[in-house]
Amino acid sequence: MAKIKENKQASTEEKIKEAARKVFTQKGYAATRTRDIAEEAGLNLALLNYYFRSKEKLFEMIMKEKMQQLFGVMTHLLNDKATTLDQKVEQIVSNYIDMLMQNPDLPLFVLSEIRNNTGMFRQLQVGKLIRNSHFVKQLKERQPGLQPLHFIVSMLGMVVFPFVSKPVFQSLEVLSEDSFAEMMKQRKVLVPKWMKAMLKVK
Amino acid sequence: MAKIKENKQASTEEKIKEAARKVFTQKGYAATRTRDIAEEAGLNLALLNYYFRSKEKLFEMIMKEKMQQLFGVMTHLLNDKATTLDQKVEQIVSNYIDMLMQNPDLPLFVLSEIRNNTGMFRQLQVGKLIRNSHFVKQLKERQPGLQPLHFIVSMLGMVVFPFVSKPVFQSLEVLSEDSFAEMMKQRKVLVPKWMKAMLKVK
DNA sequence: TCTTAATTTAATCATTTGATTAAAATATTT
DNA sequence: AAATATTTTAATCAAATGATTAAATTAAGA
Repeated sequence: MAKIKENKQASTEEKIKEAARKVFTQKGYAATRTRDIAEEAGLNLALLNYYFRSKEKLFEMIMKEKMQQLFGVMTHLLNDKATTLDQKVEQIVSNYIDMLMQNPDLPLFVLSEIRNNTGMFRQLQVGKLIRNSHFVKQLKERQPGLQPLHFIVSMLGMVVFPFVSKPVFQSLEVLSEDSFAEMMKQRKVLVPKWMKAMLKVK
Repeated sequence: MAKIKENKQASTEEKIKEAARKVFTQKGYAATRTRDIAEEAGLNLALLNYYFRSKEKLFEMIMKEKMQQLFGVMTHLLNDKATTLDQKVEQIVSNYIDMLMQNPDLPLFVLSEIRNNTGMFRQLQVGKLIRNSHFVKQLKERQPGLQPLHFIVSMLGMVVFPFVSKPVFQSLEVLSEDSFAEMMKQRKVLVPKWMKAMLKVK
């Protein structure tokens, strides 16, 4: 019996997954053809169904990865007992921007796909994790009058929305690729300052 | 020759358009089947190709409508010489939230579709309109150190991102439908205050 | 009421697309 | 090198899907 060639198998399997990541995140599930993925990977179509049972199975695997990527940035920072609220904000903002600069299609991909499949997130325990987090506790102390969700949505919006809306502003010719990178670099400093100022309001 | 029955024609055509609006904005172009639209409209499939030449033509019509809807809220307010900067922010935020409460799927729809078709916005002269706006002029006076785009992206992010991310937060069970409506009502007041505070930073 | 034009439908086509299969090629073990 | 298992491919299938067509139905005007 021939041993499974771990190297080559991993390489081929990884080629498919990498191609799937690229095509799925760029075009979304419905607009993606399994043939697109095969071509992107430089492989024949049948291989996708040999390695993965179906388009859907392949998609689910990529989706899990991407959701992990999207939430992983934040989850452990939220419960760091050693940092102040302001430090947490700085770290979350900075980490998110770094990660999203490497994965600019990630937010729109996840946000688009979840709209058709709300159940996808159920398994994740991120909701509970957020509600019970040290971060939320600190927020309530600092500004008892403000619902934590308002603050979280605003913070994430300031970080994520630029990536989601980038194609629009580029089409409107008010934003180039270079100036986008520069803008996001500035936002690492600006957003934490702004969030501090917002917490002082009223 | 029978006169065209304006009433019935308009009614049927409008039924198709209304169904197309609903299905396209909910599921996106690629995931939408022309049969879905026909069924939603309570009509036979062939009628879609009788009234509109193709799925794509029908989509383009809806898309133009939706882009108009998305930008129309803002464009005239930007150049109102009679209002202060703070008043403009209040009005834009308030109008956007009202409009989006009626069309919650609108932002994700437009943002998703433009990623595959950047050319779609080229025709719109919104970019120039923004750059030359009274609003931008007022921003530069108030805070010469801050790029107007930073401010605009933040303001729109605070308003639009909640709608885009609503399915995520609902899945995470940190947000119900009712509390979302309440949250957006509060945001009409909060966001302008926050934007004022942000302009004072540094 | 009869004729004519507009409207609607059922049936069908051609293409796309996800998936399978059987054979060929490649690699591994002995 | 021979035998065996794994990997890859070309060819093909069945279902889904956008679109068309020709016939049936409905409405309007004379």
